[in-house]
Amino acid sequence: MGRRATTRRIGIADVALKAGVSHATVSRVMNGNFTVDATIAERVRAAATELNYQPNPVGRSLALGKTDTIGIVVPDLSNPTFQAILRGLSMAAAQDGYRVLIADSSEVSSEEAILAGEARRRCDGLVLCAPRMGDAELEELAPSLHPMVLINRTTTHASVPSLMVDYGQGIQELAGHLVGLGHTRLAFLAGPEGSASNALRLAGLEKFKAGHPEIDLHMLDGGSSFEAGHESADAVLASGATGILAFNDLVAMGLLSGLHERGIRVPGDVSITGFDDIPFARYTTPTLTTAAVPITELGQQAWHRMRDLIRHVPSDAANEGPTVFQPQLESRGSTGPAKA
Amino acid sequence: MGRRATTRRIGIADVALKAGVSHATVSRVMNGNFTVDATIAERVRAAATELNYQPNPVGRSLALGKTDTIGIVVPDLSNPTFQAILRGLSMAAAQDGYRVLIADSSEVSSEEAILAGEARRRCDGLVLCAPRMGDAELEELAPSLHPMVLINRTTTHASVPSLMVDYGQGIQELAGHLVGLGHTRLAFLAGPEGSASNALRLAGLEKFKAGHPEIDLHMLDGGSSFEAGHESADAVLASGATGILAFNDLVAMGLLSGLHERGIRVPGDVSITGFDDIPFARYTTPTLTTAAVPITELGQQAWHRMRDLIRHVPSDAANEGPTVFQPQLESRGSTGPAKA
DNA sequence: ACGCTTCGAGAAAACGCTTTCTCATTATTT
DNA sequence: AAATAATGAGAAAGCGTTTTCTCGAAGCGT
Repeated sequence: MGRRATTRRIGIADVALKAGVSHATVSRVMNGNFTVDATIAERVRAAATELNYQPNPVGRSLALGKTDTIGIVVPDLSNPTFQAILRGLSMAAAQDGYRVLIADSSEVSSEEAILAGEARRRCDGLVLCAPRMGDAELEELAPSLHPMVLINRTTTHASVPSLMVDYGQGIQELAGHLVGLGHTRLAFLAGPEGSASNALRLAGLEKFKAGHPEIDLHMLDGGSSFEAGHESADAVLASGATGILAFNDLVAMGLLSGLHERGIRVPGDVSITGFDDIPFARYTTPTLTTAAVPITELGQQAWHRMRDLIRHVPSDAANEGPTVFQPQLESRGSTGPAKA
Repeated sequence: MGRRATTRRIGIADVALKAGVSHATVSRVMNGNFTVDATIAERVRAAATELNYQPNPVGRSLALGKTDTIGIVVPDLSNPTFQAILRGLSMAAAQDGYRVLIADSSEVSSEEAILAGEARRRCDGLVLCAPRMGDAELEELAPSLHPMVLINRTTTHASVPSLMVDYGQGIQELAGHLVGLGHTRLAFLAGPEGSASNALRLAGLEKFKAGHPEIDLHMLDGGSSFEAGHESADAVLASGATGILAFNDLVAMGLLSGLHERGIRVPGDVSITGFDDIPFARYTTPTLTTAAVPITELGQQAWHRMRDLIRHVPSDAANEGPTVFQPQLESRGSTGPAKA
């Protein structure tokens, strides 16, 4: 059993001894149970503050069967999108006295399942951002992870709320925006292979192509990072496209920088759009046209769904189907009329 | 006691029953204790996998007196600096099988102490970023938080490692860089009042002034955010300074954007420096001259110090005094020769 | 074949708390 | 004043593990 050494933290027994009552009574007082006589309660409180007693959360968790902690699995903590989700989640959860435990899967899809399980066992619930996990695996894992909230994924299990961003719609709006400016040769700088949100964008673009047969749309391999955007500058130029749809803001910024180095003018020569509207998007030069996703709010929503799950609130609103966030077009400086 | 309802998670007792042994034996097998007969061990393992048994971490924590989790208190999760520390910490800790619990004090100094205590009790150790907490309070709190690692703070307690960034040195280098470019009228866009790292910068600048009496150095109120930098554009112009030392990269970027809007050329008219070298610093236009702080590495180091504390390694290296990280001048595009 | 050690596994205590059960007091009713 | 109800606090049973204690059953030497 536990570590025997050192000076042992002060526990409920010490307080009980000092106040001349039983542990049970101390517990009752600490938890605001009013069946304790006022004078005794006071004596206990005095002893507690004097000894600076703080209940051990682990013991408490074991007895109560809850940890007041939720876990979140993210694929990459260096990505501003997940940072924002984490922040929204953490702040909202803190409001209700919950803490958050983080697990970064480092974009390794095989880690996602393991981390999710581990985090879930330590917590009262799990928020899962697992863009790489296979559908089948997710489907199979879901029940064992309940209560769980999914971000940008769905399952058939009705008890698993999903928060989705309509990337398909957003990318179509961006493409439409470019076409509206007279661009006829577009290129999409794709995200990571097998990323669920990338697939949504691709689907959106297919739809767009169907509706705009006159538009020339190139598909370029990319990634999700700054560096990816930076490195694809040459490929973008080679494509001859004048309107570039970057996978996200990060990629767009990298591209912006790469083109700047090559003396290409944005939006004079080429127009660029991002996706997400990360905080930096409005401070690049030129400022970045993008599809704004209320991402911090999404994190916050994730907590609210989780809270309802934990409290067994009968999922008032969106019971069936995921909650969908519609990206909003933010027209800024990086897009302009196509060259005549 | 615990929630009685539902289908109860499967525990060690179920495995014991199924394998026809005692819980003790199951525990032994699960923990690789070789005093168990091989055939029995195999039977237990079979039962465990068949039932998909996963030990309850809370029970485990209680018995073992450790949680395999460390906490981190940050003042603002939306600040890239703390995001990077968190990331470095989390990744490094994960390598050793530890998780991290986050607590965001939202820049409220009174919250810092409370959150720190709560987080610490749930975890095996605490990494504390508390730029606002008073020295006296920190000093008093420190022992009760052990094992703890401090970021950008120190205490007199020898058992509390500190990781410090030498902001004083860094800001002097930046100032020297500007002076070397011919600037004689500088301005410092200060950070939040009462921020410890801001105080270090101020001290550095005092030293700088002493060594360069010919230089005119304005002090301007600022903040630590993008917006703060953006809003101080007018104040900067009014100061007449041509070399601006922004509190950090965020502020510098905000200022860059504010000046851009006013048609001021950087570095043609005004030179700007940041601090931290956040990832975006190399992708602004112009790219940002800054003092690079190996911030992710700092998070990583924080874990290593913590690990030594937890394992009772006799603090091999830097026993006395804090570990100091020297910022490195990154000369980029936002600084140039002063106008003739 | 008997006593000695070694091995292996079950019983039980411990970790620190919450909560049910139980029973002694005191207050209320007839 | 006796019977009954209400109150308040201690004893003890969990929560799910790990680990010490203990003891029966082998293994071994003489």
